[in-house]
Amino acid sequence: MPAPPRPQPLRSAALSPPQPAAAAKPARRFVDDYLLALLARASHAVSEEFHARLRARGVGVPVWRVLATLSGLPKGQGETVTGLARACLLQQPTMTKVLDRMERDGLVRRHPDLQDRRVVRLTLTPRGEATVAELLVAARAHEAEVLARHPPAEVEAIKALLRELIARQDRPRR
Amino acid sequence: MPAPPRPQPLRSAALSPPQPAAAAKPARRFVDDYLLALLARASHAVSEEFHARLRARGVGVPVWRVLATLSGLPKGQGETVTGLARACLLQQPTMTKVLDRMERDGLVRRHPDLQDRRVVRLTLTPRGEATVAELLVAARAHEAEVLARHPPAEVEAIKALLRELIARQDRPRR
DNA sequence: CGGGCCAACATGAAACGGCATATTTTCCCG
DNA sequence: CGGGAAAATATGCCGTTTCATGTTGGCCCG
Repeated sequence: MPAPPRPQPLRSAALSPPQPAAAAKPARRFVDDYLLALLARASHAVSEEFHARLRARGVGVPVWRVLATLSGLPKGQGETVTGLARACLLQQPTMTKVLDRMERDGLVRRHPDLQDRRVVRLTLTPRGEATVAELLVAARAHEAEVLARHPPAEVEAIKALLRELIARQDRPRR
Repeated sequence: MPAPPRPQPLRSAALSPPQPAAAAKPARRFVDDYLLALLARASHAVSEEFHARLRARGVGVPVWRVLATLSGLPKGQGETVTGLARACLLQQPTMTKVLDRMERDGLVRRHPDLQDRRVVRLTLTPRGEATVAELLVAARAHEAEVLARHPPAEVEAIKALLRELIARQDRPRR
C-alpha cells in the first residue's frame, strides 16, 4: 500500500518558534539543509582519505573506478567505453582518454566487438587484475575503518536509503 | 546517553541463505554495497541536473558554491580563502584561482583583514548578491523537484543521517 | 538498396584543478 | 626580544577534464 506522498507539512524545525528575542540559532544555513550540499559534503568527507591513499600509490580516482568496475565482470565479457563512463561518473570523451592512459600502462586492453563494430570492449590485463586485487583489499579495509566510526545501524540505514534514492533518481531520467 | 557503538552483529541480508543451487543473484556487485560508491553515485545522480542548469547560465559549480557560501554571512563579515576552500570542497590554491576569476568578473571583492594581515576577507559585490539571489531561487526550485520524486519521510531521514555522518566523519579528523 | 537519423567512439583546443613550493605574517618559547 | 615553526595566500607548471565536433557503423523505412 504505497500511500502516495501526501502534503504532510513536514517542516522539521522551521517556522520561528515563539522564542522571545533570544537570538539562538537564527535558522540553519541554506547549505546545511540543502540535499545536494549534504550529499556532496558527505561523499567528500568519507572519500577524501581513501582517495589520498590511492594517489599515494599513484592511482587516480577515475582509474580506480574503472578497475573496480571491470573487476566484477562475468567471464569473457567486457564493458563499453560509454558504459564505463556512466559507471564512473565521467563524460565519454574523458573516459576515452582515461582508457588511453590505462592501455598505455598495461592495465586494460581494448578489443573490437564482433556484433557491433562501433563498440569497443574493455577487459583487464593480468597486470590490471593484480592491481585491482590489491586496491580492493585497501578499499575494504578503509571502508571498515569508516564503518567503525559510526553506529552500524545508521550506516546500514544510509546505504539502503542511498540505494533507493539512486534507483528512483536514475530511472525516471532520460 | 550516547551508548557507545557496540558490536551488534548487524548483517542485514548476508550469510548465504540455504538456497539450493539456484543461481539467482550471485551476490551484489562490490560497487553496490561500497559506501563510497553509493555516496558518490547518489550525489552525482541528484546534482547532475542542477549543475547542467548552472552551466547553462555560464556559472561553474565552484563559483556557485562560493556565492552560496558568501550569501549567508552575518553582516560586514567576510570568509577567508581557506575557509571558502573547505566549505566548497576545494584545495586552497584552486580557490585562490576561482576567486581571481570571480573578482575579475565583478562577483566578489577581496579586502585585507585588519587583525591579521595574512588573511584576505571576501565579500559579494552587488552584482554577486544579485546573481546568487537568482541562483538560490533556482536551487530551491530544483531541490523541490527532486524531493517531489521521493517519499518525504525518506528524504528527511537521509538528510538527518547525512548530517550525522558528516559531523562524525569531520570531527575526529585532524 | 539508398538516404537520413541516431549511436559509439575519437580528437583537438582551451579551461580548469592539483601539487609542490615561495612569500609574508603571526605565534610561541626560551 | 630573537628565531624557529606554523598559518594564510599566492604562483608556476603540468596533467586532466571539458566542450564542440569529426568519423565511422548500424538502423529503419520508403
